Amino acid sequence: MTTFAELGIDQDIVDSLAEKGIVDAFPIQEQTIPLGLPGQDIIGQAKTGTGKTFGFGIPVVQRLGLDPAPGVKALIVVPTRELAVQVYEDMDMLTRGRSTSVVAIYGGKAYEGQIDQLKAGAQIVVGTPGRLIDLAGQRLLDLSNATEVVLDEADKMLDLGFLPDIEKIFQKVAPVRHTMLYSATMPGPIVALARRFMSNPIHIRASDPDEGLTQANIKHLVYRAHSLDKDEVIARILQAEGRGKTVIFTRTKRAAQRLVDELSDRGFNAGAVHGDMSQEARERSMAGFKAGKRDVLIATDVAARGIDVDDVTHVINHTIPDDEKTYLHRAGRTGRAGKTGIAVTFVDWEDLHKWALINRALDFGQPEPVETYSSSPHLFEDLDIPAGTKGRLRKMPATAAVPTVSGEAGGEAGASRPRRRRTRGSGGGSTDGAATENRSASGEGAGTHDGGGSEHHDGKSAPRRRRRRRGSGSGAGAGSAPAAG
DNA sequence: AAAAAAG
Repeated sequence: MTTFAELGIDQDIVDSLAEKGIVDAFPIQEQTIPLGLPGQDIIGQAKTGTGKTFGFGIPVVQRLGLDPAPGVKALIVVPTRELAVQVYEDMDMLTRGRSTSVVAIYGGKAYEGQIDQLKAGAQIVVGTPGRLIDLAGQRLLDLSNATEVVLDEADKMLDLGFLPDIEKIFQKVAPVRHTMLYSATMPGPIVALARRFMSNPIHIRASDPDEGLTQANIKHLVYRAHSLDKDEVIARILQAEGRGKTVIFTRTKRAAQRLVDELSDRGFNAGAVHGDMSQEARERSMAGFKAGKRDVLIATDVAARGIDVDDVTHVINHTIPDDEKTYLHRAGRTGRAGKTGIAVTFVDWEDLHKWALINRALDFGQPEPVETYSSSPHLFEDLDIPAGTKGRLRKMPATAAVPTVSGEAGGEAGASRPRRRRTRGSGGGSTDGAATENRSASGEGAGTHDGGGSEHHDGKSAPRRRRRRRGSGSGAGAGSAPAAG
């Protein structure tokens, strides 16, 4: 295996990486860094979680050199605010041994700090399109000297929704420049389109085309959700043996909010990220998940791409995504950096055609129709979740000595865990998406940091039941999608 | 059609 030190990278950058324990280069890094360093335009394609960020980040930093002149010389555009924060942090790490300064420019935040950093002479900008164009329009951001330009999640950035913004941005950056586009997914038409913004780009695919598109490190399990109480099954999956962190994707913001309420109510340590939350709440949620203060993240596709969190062992598609690209990116939140992961997908009856499409595109070769949860012993075997339990499942308390209550008498449960009013209904409640700040029973008593994971919920004993009205919006299974739009 | 991205 090639090390970063062997790729022609400046020593201080190699040192910054080494301090983080990063020594060996992934194939995409090995193949693109030596090309990016001398300024070759690159379309870089590699599977999720295999190091694309450094593939462009290292050449950008090194090519800026040690020139202390203030002003924006490099621009990295990303599709979501959280990804802007993450890539900013990576770039900040890479520049630690030198004076190059980095700033994150994205919406939902006060202008002031960002403007101050620009005025202070920031040289590398990582940002989302809206705020970039906003500040450029106000002459607070001068991109005319940006000679290093990167589109991360490039196919998304060149997608219809973003393309007009990206065109505007390309009009503002230096006409003679070094351009790099990276993504795990690069459909042919997008590659063709991308060439418009590049000069003689080389298209690097870090994996053998015969190998298929999916990550070998990820096990894919797909279940038909017809007449299935998805909340219940998800609650079981969350008790799988060896589960670390888990990301659950929903189709809509409302579904994400409902599910985080539901799972929090069941005692899981869950937070949410979606576009109806304040930016502050989004970032708090992400940070809490990354730090291990929460081990369940419920998200819309805002978190489908790029987000890199250690020790995500499970990805759950509460609703199947629309296309194979989104499927691939969502699943790719696990199985990163060589680790293994499990992706579980529930297919609602009305979404069977989506599964057919994804199955074909990704060449899963899984027999159709998809397996039915209730008749599939695989689910239990593969997921190692407590089987045979009935009723409303909630998280097993960390303390082993909790008696099993099998009736409807939930008195003692109410005593040990304060009842929480659901903050839904009126106004479309965007609280802070974290649903609850205090989940005392499972939280503080149990040792809050579930980072280590599974030793808490050792119990495979029957879950205990809690009395609670069903039906108020927390409907069962297949019907959990909001009434069609 | 949803979600994202400016406010």
